[in-house]
Amino acid sequence: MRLSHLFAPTLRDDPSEADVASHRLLLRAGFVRQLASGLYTSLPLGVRSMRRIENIVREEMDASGAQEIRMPNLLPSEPWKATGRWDLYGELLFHVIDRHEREMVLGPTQEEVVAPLVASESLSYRSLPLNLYQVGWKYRDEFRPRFGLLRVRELLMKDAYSFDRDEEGMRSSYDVMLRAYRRMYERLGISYAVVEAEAGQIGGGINHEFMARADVGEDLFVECENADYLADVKAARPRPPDPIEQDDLRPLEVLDTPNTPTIDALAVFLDIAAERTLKTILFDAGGQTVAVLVPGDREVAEEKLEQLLFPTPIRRFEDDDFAERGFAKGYVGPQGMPDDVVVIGDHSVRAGKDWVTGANETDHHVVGANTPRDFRVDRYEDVIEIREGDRCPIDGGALRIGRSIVVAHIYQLGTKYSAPLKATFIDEDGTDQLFQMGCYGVGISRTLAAAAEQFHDDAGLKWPKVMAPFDVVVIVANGDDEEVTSAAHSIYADLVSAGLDAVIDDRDVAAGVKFNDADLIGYPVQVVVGRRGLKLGSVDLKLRATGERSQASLAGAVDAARRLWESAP
RNA sequence: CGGGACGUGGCGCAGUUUGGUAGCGCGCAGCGUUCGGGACGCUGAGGUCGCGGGUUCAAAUCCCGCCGUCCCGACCA
Repeated sequence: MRLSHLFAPTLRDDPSEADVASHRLLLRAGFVRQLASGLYTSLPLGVRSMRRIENIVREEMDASGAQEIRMPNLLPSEPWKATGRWDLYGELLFHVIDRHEREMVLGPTQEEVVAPLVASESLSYRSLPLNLYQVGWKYRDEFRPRFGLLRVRELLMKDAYSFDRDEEGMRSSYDVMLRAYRRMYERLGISYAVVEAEAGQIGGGINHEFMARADVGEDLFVECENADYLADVKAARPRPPDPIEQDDLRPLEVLDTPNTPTIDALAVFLDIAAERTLKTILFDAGGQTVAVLVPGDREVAEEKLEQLLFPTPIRRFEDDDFAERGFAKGYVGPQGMPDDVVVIGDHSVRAGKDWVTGANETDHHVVGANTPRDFRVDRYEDVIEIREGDRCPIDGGALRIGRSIVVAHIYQLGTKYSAPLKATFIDEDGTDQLFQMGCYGVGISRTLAAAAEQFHDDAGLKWPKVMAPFDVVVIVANGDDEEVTSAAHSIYADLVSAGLDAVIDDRDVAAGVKFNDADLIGYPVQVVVGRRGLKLGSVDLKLRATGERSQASLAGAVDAARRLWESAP
């Protein structure tokens, strides 16, 4: 490829709309252009890099026994209503109306396509397990697209779906995918972590996220200072603090605390630390009232509570609920909870005593609330939102919170989709059985952006070689010199023959521009052919990753470039 | 959806306060000189100043409405 004819317009200045590094550099280096908020056109360089990622993903999928298919993106709405995701996704789902006034959706993921597809073939248990995947566009009407390619409305994703006879089979298919995904990200060279995660709108049980570390990441994960523990903040379970002896207790005493419906106001009014107070958060769980107790400086992790009470849906009390069920909003305490209220205490509640908490009467709190003397706790669970400094569940070390970009997510789905969609196979005994499903997604475009976040410097991108748009660039340093030009073209041709994906910068611009663009675009290896070197019969080479420069003879240029490329990260 | 900022040739910006013939740098085209880390000179092309209304003799500039882009947030006992 000749750079003089490649559609790769580089920008000298940072585009004004780009804030984060990956966005800025992918625009500047000519990989993408923006069409509208959250929508990008991939230019030739972008297509090349993404295709390389795709191909690694395909190789690992194929090697794992998965089979590539291609599904439509414009989808009928009925299956989405059947699975409940029409409502669950809500505004996130792009809706389309066809000329016959039929409601369609643009697929945000394709369980609703692949499950009916497989179901319609009356498969025998003998043909399982089955794993089908595709690489395609996904549509999500994001609340706020941002950070360039990191959160977009149209994204390139590899999505795979496994179908098994039973749970054991599903788990085994899941493990195969987990291993394939690890190999993918090892090969891609991205610094990543696999964490236990929360299921979100895809749902199901066990699931893992592949997180690429990045300062701009929207997703938080926790990491222990010394043990090998990683988890999504929403799923992380800290080691509970040690319970303390519940003795030497002070008596329960009611205090006048006017206008203190919040912990902050209460702490200020009484001049005490927020952690001395006990919060009682009320939920409705299918008609049942659930009271959750956490120290005043902590928050309830609703996802954890949801999981705890699954499949009963939970909902935090709204204003009306307090009045209807006889609670004093802002002054709720656990004392004298009616028997039909389930009281769940976070483990951390056992590490405190003589609590300051609501008196169940407006403008009043109590001090010296203790269990079981003054209130009961039906069960102790982990229902707290994690915080920096909480203790690691493995070795008790301090947990710290890091930012990351979720680049892949895999799920065990069970029958969550096969049941509502009646996706069955014929079992050994001739009966119809529901598939046990798993689903496995890789954000291709996001992986590219995450890599750009991890691999760049002031001069530009520094791609790992497996996802660089080209392996090597041949820079013609003196375009006016016939000898230089012909030597460069000859080296370029030999590089191509040697199997390297090469590009020659034959543009009629100053050498400095070529050097800067080469650094900006991030070709792993640069070969510079110029008058200065040719006089000595040599060419110069540069490894972008390290900036390390070397020389080679004209005759040895191709071999040297090849070796340098092989040594590149 | 709430808050904030911005919208002027392809890119980055000035001009708006105080209305009076639309500018600068880069890029682009032509010619010449240059030629190993973003060269120089000369010439030139390219803009309904986001869109629509209004005020005015006159609007990029003032007023009203809309659209778009980016950033922050959407939460509590």
